[in-house]
Parts: sequence; C-alpha cells; structure tokens
Amino acid sequence: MFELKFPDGAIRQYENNISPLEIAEGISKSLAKRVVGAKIDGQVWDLSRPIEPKDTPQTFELINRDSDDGLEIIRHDAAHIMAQAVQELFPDTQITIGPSIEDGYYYDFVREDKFSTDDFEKIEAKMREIVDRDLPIVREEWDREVAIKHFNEIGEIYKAKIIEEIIPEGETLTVYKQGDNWKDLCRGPHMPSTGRLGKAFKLMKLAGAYWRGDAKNAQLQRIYGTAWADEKGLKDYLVRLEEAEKRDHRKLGRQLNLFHMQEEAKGMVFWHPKGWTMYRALENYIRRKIEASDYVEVKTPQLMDKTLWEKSGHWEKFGHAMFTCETVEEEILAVKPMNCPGHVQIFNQGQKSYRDLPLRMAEMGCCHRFEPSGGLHGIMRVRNFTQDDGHIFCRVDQIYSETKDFCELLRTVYNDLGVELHSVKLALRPDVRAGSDETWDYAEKMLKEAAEAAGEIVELLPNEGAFYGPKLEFHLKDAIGRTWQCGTLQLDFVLPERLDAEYTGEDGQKHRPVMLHRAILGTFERFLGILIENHAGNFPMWLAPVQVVVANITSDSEQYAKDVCHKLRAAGIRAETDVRNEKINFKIREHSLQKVPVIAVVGSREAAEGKVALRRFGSQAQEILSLEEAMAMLSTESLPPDMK
RNA sequence: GCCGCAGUAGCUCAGUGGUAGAGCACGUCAUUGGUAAUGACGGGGUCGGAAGUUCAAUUCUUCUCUGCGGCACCA
Repeated sequence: MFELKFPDGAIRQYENNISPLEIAEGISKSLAKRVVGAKIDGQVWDLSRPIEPKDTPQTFELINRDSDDGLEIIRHDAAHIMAQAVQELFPDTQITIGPSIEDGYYYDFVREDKFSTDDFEKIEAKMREIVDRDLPIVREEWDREVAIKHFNEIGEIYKAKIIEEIIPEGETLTVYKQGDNWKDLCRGPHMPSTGRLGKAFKLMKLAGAYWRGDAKNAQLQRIYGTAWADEKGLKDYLVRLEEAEKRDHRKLGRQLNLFHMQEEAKGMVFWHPKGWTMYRALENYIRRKIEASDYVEVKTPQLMDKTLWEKSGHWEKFGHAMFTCETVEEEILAVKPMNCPGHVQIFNQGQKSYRDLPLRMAEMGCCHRFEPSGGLHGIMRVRNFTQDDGHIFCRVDQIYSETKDFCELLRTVYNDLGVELHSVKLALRPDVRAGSDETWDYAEKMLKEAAEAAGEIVELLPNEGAFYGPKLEFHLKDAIGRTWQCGTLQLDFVLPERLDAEYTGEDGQKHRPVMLHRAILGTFERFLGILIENHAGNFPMWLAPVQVVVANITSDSEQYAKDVCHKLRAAGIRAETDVRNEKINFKIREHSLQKVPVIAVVGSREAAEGKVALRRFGSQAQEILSLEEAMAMLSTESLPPDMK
C-alpha cells in the first residue's frame, strides 16, 4: 500500500502496482476516457505504467487530453503513429527523432527517395488505420548495449547513434512498442494505445532538416503535423492559421500599397509613399526618444576601404556577408554591414577624456548584408536595412548603468508602440572568443543584473554570444507566431582595441573605452513588419499613412471637401480628398478596405453649416462636428505617443 | 546555401497537348447618388526564363530564376 495526494488535497491509499489509468477508472469511466497521462510529484507519467510506491504521499494529478500537458502527449503520440505509418508504407525509411512542438509535432526521417506532399494523404490514411487498430503502446526498459546492438541490427542506425552520442551513460533507456511490429526509442510518456489519439490530426508541411541541427551533417526529411484533443481543436487551429495569413505583412504591404519588392533587388525594399510615411513617423519618433536620452546623431559613409574592414576584424569574421565594389582606380571598397567602425572613426577624432564618457553616438545606419537566399523573408529579413543603431563608448564601471538605462528606454518605446516583448535573452560566451574569462564573467554578470534591475526576465543562451562580447536580445512575435530579434545590446571589448579608440583617464593615462552596440527597434524594416502584423494593418492615428480622407457626396460639395482637406493638412494632419465621381457607399467601402482611421464625409448640409461628418474605421457611427472642433480633436489624436 | 511546394492579366484565381478565361483593378461614356460595390462598353498576357520531346507545348521532360514553408545562418 502507498499514498497519493490529489490536487484537492485528499490523500488516498492504493495497492502496489496500480496505474494512473486504473485510478482514473476507479473514479469514473468518462474521466478515464478523457485522460492521457498523469503527473506524479510533478513528473509526467504513462497512464498505464504502475506507480512506484514511496513512503511519503506523492502528489498525483491526471492529465486531461485538452490541457497543455495533454496536448503535448497527444502530439508526441501522433509523431510516433506517423512514423509507424511512414515505415509501413515506405519500409526503406529510417526513423530518427520526432518531438512534439508548439501546435504540433514533427518527425525526421532518413530515406533515399524523397517524400512529396502528395504522399501526405496516403500517410494520413495509414495513421487513421493505425488508430483504428488500437494497438497497445507498451513501455520497456532496455539495457544500453543491447539497445545499441539491436538498433544497429535492424538498420536503425540513427537510433543507435542517439544512444551512443546523446543519451548519457547511466540514464534509463526506454523503448515504446506500438503493437507487435513497431518500436521506437523514446523517453515518453505515451498513451496506453494508439486508439486514444483520435483523428484530429493533419500533416502540414515537408522540409529538410539537418541531423542534430548542424548543416555539416546529413539532411533528413522532416514531416510536420498538427494534432489536437478533438476535431474542434483542429478546426479552430486551421482557422487561426488562415486568420494569421490575413495579417501577413507581405500581403498587407501590397493591399495597403506600403511597399513592394522585386527580383532585381532581392531582399531590398521599395518603399511606396504610404509605407515611407509610416517609416518616417517611426523614425521621427525614435529620433525624439534618443535625443531625449542624450544621444548625439551622426552619419557615416556607406562605402569604406577594405583595409579598414580588415583592421576592424569584420573582413575575416563577416566578409562572406559583405558586398564589395572596385573603383576604376582599383581600390576595393566594402559596403558597410554595420556602423560601428565608422563610429569609432568619429570617436577617434580629436582627444577624448573620461569627462566625455559615456558618449552615446546614434545613427540611422543603412547597412547591406548578403543574407543567404533561403533566409530572406518579406521585409523582416532583408539584405538592405536601416538600423536605429547606436554605440555607447564608456568605462567598464559604466556598463551596468548604461545597460539598465537602455533596457528602460527600450521598454518605454515598446510600450509606446504597442508591441509586446516576447522574450529577453542573454547570449553567453562562445567557445571561440576574445578576452579573458574574468572579463567575460564581469560582462555577463553586468548585462544580466542590469536587465533584471530594469525588470526583465532574462533567458540564458549558452554559447550564443559574439566572439567579442555577450549580447542581450529582445524578441518580438509576428502574426504566425515566429519570433524575431529586434532590439539588442552587445558588449564589445575588441573593436576599441582593434581600431585604437582611447581616452584620457583621471590619472592622465590613456585607457580603452568599452563599446556597447545597441538598437531599440533593431531595423526599421523588421520592426515595421512586426507593427504591420501586430496591428493587422489597422494602425493607430499617428502611424497611419493617411489619417483622414475627406469624401464629398456630390460635386456640389467638391470645393468644400478640398477646403476641409487643406485646413486639416495645415493643422498637421495627413489628409486626402476623394472627390471622384462615385457614390458615397463606394468611397466608404474603398477607404474602409484601406483601413483609413477617419473618413470625413461632406455633403451640401456640411458645406452650408461648416461641419464634417466623421466615420471611424471599424464603426458605422457618424459624428457631426464643426470643422474647428474636428481639427482640434483630430490633431490631438494624431500626436505620436511621446507627445501626448 | 540545403529540402519540399509553387509561378497564368496590376491583384485574386480558373483552365487545357490544338491560337488563353473570370472577378476586381484600369480606360471611355452615361449617372450627382448621404455612410461598405451605379451601369454599359473597351484595352490589357511571349501562361517566370531556356532547352528538349511532338505535326503542334501554357500543358509533358530537363535545366534555370524567383517566390512560399521549413532547416542552417542571422537585425
């Protein structure tokens, strides 16, 4: 006998060898059908695996199929059932790994022939068949050497590799059998039988993926699927994907006439008047913010001689991503991929003293990088972009306060712009790096403590830092749920050394300043992409490319419409007229589709009384105001968040 | 860069081994209409590019370019 403590606090006694499923069945049949696993002392447990008795009561919780833990189990089972289906259909396939992921799962396969999305239907049908067979899923513990030998013998080379290369010796190896003829090395847990999966799953996409995430290794064939507790969950998910597609910045960029891209300039944006208006609104905003934070703004050359880039170290580390050009006089110039070397050149002019530090130098720096073709993505990942860049030259003892100030500034900006920070990460020292361990210890500690002092929860990324220093990353989420690094702060001990930056200290001696590379938005391109998707194109007044459209009803009120527009513009409002020979319904529809925040309708009544009839985007209500009232109200509404 | 998928009018998409279609947009004309599509007529395409198979290719094959989804790389 042993005791379990239930979520409601009740402690019950059970016979040894009882499984969570038996406990659930003891409570109610319908509950037993709904659950997919259990949690014992917080550890996920197979439903059919006997609980190990302990002297003290263990906490016990059943996992429902529609809970987060439950969905994870369902998706993991779906991955296995898919793998079995694939191997039954294509016996020449090897299995490797197949985890559950957000909203679904994948499985990586090795097979000479290529899968095609045309195979999906067949695989799904086989999966449904395996579910109908309701094969028992049985957990077994295996000896390490036996397992390696076995998997090698049956030709599952990758499974053997996983044991040899990934699983530490001494860890219990578990194998899950699905029926008599299929098994997989797996940590589990799994449901008691394949029938429990249900049929709310769907194969989504096919992709290549490198073994262990390393491009030097073989490329496997990955099949992605999604799986849910029930049909409704699946349907809702698919609807959600469709909705997200409508917010795609590439689609909205076209529909709202913000920008375009074309083959002859891959990864480079052609900003149209409307998109550029948004860009400038954002740029003006961020410029005010950094000016208020005691930055000085500069502008440095687009092209600089290759020798400077060699000296800075970029040529060696970053040369593969740099565009170059050769002059008729045979100099080789490189297009800047970063602004930092230019900023050091300005810092190096004249003499600097400790009194000049911290020196915060900003630039709306237009950079070019040769990004791999497969990585380009709309305006979020491009080859030509402009950073709201800045470099803070400071003393080592100023790192903490500069970092903290930066984090706080970034917070106010993101709040103003209405974006939600997804995560803050701290990329720690890589294996190959410059600088002493003491320096790294100090640098990592400062960044972490400063970010935390600013109220951020910092996630650590071992090994991910730049060779010259650790890096804080600020991530945002797009419409499809992908996250993008936007803001960043990077510590650099190396560049000041390489480019001979120095200042005179209180002691009269020369010292090296430390450089903090930092950007709040990251790049205007990426950030605007995020803003477009986050707002689904329904921009707040201050960002909207056209804030007000003045539409007349008949040509009688054409002149009045033009007068109104003229006055709104004089008041600083981005207004346009629509005096086309069209019905008012047509105009309302068109400007609503363009998501213009305010439509001012003027007919003969308004013209006679000096009024306007305002209609807000997303509402059918009319608000009739005098032109003066409307102007005052709309000017206030159009103020950027920092000027309100 | 690697793997899979796709490329037809400005946009969204149909279609076929036998000279290419729709809706919207665009142009002209008529219409002056109070809050999400007024009507008629018209112009518009080397069916991404190149080669091959064929009497004949937008359609089949190969190569290539670009886009999309992943992977890798990265703001």
